[in-house]
Amino acid sequence: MRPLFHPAIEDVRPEAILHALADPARAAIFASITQAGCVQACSAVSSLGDRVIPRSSLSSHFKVLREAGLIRSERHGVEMRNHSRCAEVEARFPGLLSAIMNAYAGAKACEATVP
Amino acid sequence: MRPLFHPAIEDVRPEAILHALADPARAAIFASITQAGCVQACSAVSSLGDRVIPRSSLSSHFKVLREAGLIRSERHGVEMRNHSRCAEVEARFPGLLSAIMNAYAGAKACEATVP
DNA sequence: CCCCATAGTTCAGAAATTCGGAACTAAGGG
DNA sequence: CCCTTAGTTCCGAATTTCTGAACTATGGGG
Repeated sequence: MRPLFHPAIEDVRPEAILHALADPARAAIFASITQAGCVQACSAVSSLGDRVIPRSSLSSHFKVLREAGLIRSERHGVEMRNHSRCAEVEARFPGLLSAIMNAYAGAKACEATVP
Repeated sequence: MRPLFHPAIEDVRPEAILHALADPARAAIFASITQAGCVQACSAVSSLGDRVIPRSSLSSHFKVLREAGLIRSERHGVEMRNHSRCAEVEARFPGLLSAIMNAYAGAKACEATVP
């Protein structure tokens, strides 16, 4: 099992962040990690809404988020702890993450009125 | 040639916008259209930096931007006029587009110092 | 120490996307 | 008409994503 790679904050690319968050599943995972005080086990998000996500897919979603520079993952015993890097990303790209998360929240609220 | 489809602003999805702008080429095209007073022919962006973009790829890039709700395209004689829908998108997802464009601008400025 | 359970990763083939060249359509001259 | 310009469509190749199955790693009994 190769060690986890985390890009330095100055190596983080906007296109990688956009690509990572362009998938609603990954955006939801990231939102969950960020809101839940920065720690969330991988298995804690095994399902998302009504959709069940296979473990291999979940693993690659976390990998995409990690390599985009959005989260930091560390093995802690048998489980993984994921921390949001939102403060770092905010410093490098001001307003980006909050605008994206607000956009998703807004769209969700909007479609909830007309299901 | 089927007529061009433009989503209503309330049907615009955040994931579509992020996906569209996650490609640096499309982001550059969108920035160009937005900055150039909202009108830009398709062929005006036939190359981007040092990279030459084939016309079929350019056409599909415009299609992605159009269907994401980022631009409005209308045939005008032999050429196409593309208008940025940034005002509409800004109203629906406040701060999103400016944060994204700033992120790209910031990353570009940063890498220009160490080429 | 060995075995089991849990948590996650890796691999490989299938499915879906994207890329790009060639042929095509549309509009405006001459 | 025919030519040129501007862009679209088609389709096969290349790339990426998805996911089930097998694998690795860690901790806890017995």
